[in-house]
Amino acid sequence: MDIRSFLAHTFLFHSFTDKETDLLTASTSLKKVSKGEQIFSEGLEATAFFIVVSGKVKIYKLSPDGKEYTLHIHGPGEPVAEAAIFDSMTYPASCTALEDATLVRISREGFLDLIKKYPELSLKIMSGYSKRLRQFVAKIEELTVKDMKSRLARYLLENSVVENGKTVCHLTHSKKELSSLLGTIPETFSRTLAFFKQQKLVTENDNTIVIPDPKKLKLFSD
Amino acid sequence: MDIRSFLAHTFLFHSFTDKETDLLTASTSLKKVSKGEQIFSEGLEATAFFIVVSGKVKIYKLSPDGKEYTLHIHGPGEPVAEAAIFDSMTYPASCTALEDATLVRISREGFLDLIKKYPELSLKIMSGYSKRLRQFVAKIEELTVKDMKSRLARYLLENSVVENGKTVCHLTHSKKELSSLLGTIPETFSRTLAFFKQQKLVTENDNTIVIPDPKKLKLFSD
DNA sequence: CGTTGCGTTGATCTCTATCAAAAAAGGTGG
DNA sequence: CCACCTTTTTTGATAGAGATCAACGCAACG
Repeated sequence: MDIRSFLAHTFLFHSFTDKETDLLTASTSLKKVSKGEQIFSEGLEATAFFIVVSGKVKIYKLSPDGKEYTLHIHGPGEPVAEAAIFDSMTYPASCTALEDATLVRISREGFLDLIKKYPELSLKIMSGYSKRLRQFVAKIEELTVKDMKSRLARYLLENSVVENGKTVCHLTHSKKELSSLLGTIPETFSRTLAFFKQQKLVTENDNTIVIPDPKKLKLFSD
Repeated sequence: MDIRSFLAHTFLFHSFTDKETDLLTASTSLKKVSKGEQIFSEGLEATAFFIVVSGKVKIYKLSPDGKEYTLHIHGPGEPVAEAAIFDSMTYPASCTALEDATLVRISREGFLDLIKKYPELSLKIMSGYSKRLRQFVAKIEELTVKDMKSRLARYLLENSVVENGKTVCHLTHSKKELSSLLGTIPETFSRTLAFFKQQKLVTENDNTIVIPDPKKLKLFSD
């Protein structure tokens, strides 16, 4: 695994230039942990933060009476404990691996030096955060607009292309998976698609949906 | 009210020197709004962000069919829309005052200049981003759990504190607002809470929910 | 062939939004 | 303090969307 190219694709650092990514990579190392292994503990000095490459880690706190509370579970691509680096000196919670995992470790000092030296970097990181937040807002919107017909219509239109004059959507996933992606179950998916077919809004041929009149279908997407 | 001294005590700026605070204050102005008044709207150019001085504001989105759902409620000391000013230039959601409120308005330009000059400031902003991101993840998890009883039970438990031996949840928002935050309408909220009361899982006194047996209530949160 | 998994169709049931209206809680002005 | 009005909260009845349960056709595959 190449740390450099991994970092270049994380949401935090994706807009870094090659040179900036090089500089950042210099402050990193790879950490492999086995299931159950401790990554850091509450109260210890926060000397680094991490980005999960593979596996899953759990952030938890111990209550006074010794019980543990899971705060978060982080998977591939997600930064871990970066808030501790940004605003305090100690880890506010503990972290262990839920499965065998590998992480990129980014040292606090190296990271802070970099930011102080190249203030544009922090703008890029913030922009990354900002985009990520917008994605989440969009996702929340999807979930709150809960009508199946809208969701399916929107999906078909957003994933359609024009091929020799016809608007078509190639279904790249099985219908079972699609149902799940759209937040429903296969039965409901099937019925909704059947409804569109019956209304002559779409026709289906060999896993390809043809949309004769996109504008008409669009009426259903809200 | 003195903007300068208020800013000096906010989370974002409390570690500023007097001189830095002066510079910042130069880019700000005070904005007073009455209950219900619009502060900014989705899609408009993000020319500034705000910090709540007093009152409460709500961040929300309108779905295509005109219904609104609340993303956040912000109170005194909290920054609002600071995420919007780094990338796409437009507000991703709208904001109105829930009560008469006063805000400090900080212009985008002035603030960006300041960040370039004082990189430590960006660390604080990034820390805020990181926390906000977690809130969204939690919110999405909330919404995908589609049963109202689970959502309310989870909310009550997550916002409860132990006071002289009793687990209680102080409702800090009106029930109408709470409904919106939980992704439902007041009627359903009221009924669900009534159900919990009838099952003796909770009692209510003056906007405070008492949870006699948190474990029992927890059974409903999944 | 039988088995297994996917996709479709049908019947039913649960949850919750909607519509309607009453009750409770806050103001506001006299 | 009271009458009046507005807003919030609660309760009731209804309807619609979608999940659930069940069954069947169909293709892939050993």
